[in-house]
Amino acid sequence: MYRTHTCGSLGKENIGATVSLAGWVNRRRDHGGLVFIDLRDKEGIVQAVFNPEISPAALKIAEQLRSEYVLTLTGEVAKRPAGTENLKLPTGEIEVIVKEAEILNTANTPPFYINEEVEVDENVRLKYRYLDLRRPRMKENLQLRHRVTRFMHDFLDARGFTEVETPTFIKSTPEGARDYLVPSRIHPGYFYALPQSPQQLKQLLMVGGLEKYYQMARCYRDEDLRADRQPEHTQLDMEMSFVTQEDVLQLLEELYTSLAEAVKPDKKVITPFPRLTYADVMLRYASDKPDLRYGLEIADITNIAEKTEFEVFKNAIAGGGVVRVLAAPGCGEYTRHQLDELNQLAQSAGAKGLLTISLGSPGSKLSELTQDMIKSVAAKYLSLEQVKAIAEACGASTGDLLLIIAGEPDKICPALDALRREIARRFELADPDVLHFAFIVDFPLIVRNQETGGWEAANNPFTHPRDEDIPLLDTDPEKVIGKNYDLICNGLELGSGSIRIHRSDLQKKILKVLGYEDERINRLFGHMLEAFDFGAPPHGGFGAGIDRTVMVLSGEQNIRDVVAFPKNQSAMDMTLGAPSPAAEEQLAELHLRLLDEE
RNA sequence: GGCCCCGUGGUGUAGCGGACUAACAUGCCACCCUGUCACGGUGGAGAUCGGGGGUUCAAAUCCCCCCGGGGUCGCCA
Repeated sequence: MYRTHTCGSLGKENIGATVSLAGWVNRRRDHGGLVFIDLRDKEGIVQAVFNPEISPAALKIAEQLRSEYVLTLTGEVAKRPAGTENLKLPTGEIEVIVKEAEILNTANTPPFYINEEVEVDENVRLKYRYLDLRRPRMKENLQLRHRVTRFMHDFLDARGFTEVETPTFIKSTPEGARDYLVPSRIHPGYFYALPQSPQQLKQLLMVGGLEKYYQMARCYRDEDLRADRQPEHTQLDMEMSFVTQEDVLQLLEELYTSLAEAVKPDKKVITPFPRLTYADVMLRYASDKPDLRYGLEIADITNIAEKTEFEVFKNAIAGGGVVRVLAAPGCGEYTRHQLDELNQLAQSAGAKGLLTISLGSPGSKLSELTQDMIKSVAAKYLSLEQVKAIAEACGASTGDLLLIIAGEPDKICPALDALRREIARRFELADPDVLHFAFIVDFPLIVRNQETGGWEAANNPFTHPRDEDIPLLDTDPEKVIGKNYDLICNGLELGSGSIRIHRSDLQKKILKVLGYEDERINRLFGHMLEAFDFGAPPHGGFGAGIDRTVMVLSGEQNIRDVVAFPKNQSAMDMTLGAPSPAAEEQLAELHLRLLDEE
């Protein structure tokens, strides 16, 4: 037996007891005759004292110890001498007087600090991930992640959900992201695809009468990585029969509020979760996943702009564009250089330009604004009344800076979004202690594909259209609203779901609108349509990203910090060194040959 | 593929044309030290400044190319 107790669990109640501990040397303080070792295990740290008067043999061991050596020791828990307590340590009132010690393993000097919170080059962290995991930050993130999934399991179990595993070698489906493919050895030239989500399988589970299904499902997408995107991520995948959209949203709200309460009781959760329509958030926040912890709402001023003498506005509007404004509070006295920075940000996000209007210095009311307080390259084209109207539209007052962008909504929203987030960042408007969840609803079901010009599913081809919009499928597919919904929090999309189509006639109709020929429909979706014809119940569900959920709960800005062994931006595993070349024999077995690439 | 940022002892930073034989902190090694807890003291080792080319009398510093990393756009139903 290596140990009777854990380091972090010792306290005053153990005084007098003889205990055995095992762990890592967090720090050594060698006073010559007397040596202190901070011994660390998963539960915490305790001070071990090596005293030559107690055990000369143990002291000999202590002298050999270095950081991260693995050690087991036996000794007596003692109250620390008066005046030597360490209030910074939970175990700081006691110490272990060591009688015996044994080095279980030595350790090379770590490439970075394990006992200090210092930013370290991420390459180094990832290469030595197992050392990074010893640090408190990563340890806490992984433990939080465990508590999150544990809570979800319990929550859904208590509500009658059945966990079902679905295969990870499945069939490639059209649309969506690029698939990861697995070559078949048994069937030359054939491939499995790793699931982007268990979408079809969970729908078939509903046809199978499971009624309430969930799974912690690993999902794979071969697309470029981002701060919140990994090629594989875990999703709380769930599906229910005989539910409406409202039923699903209710369940999710209950799940997430109780989850936050359980794992992060200090965080403030805004309830009930706002339900915002897609059209509404795109107008007010220029994003389908706005951070709602701060206002900074955008206003449409097309009707004001079209009456001005400013050619840029007139031309944009004539070309079918709109004009929108965002107020940057207290930025009215920005310098030329600062204005240039914002302009550059807007342009790099796709705007043709950014018109700024400075509303002077703060202190007076908007009604007292005068022409000479206004500074803008377009000042001479705008009347005082027009500037006031624009300021009023976005809730600005004197001392603020108006940020105005004109153009097609699709083009200017990314720029407005970038500006809004930049202003929030500069003034630290996002309260780190708030979790501002919201549901985004009423998404368009079908959108125009920019490249092909044809229709494509905005979400997935299985989303049920809003009932009253079904007739529009024949006339105005673009106007059809789907029964799908996103859950967002603090600027992250945590997941999405929908009520699915459960009748083959409607499913076929949608697929035809999306441009699928009968032959392709049968080949690609025949199994679904056939299943629907055997009495598929109405059903719907959700996929909630676990990684992002842990990100938002921990406050981490990067998904890699909530994953034990993540891929870097080049999709490489720096710990194992994956991907790696395959041997000729392996390729031959799989009936593969590599192309010579330049 | 585009754009932006970064690359200096093990780690984190400073230096941004000449006084750099590259500084500081920490870590590491040796010795000293019996109440420390980021222990303390003394001494020491450790970087050809991501790589290559160029400009210059002189380059860590300026320019070009490449490599690596990060962020972002495209992409991600």
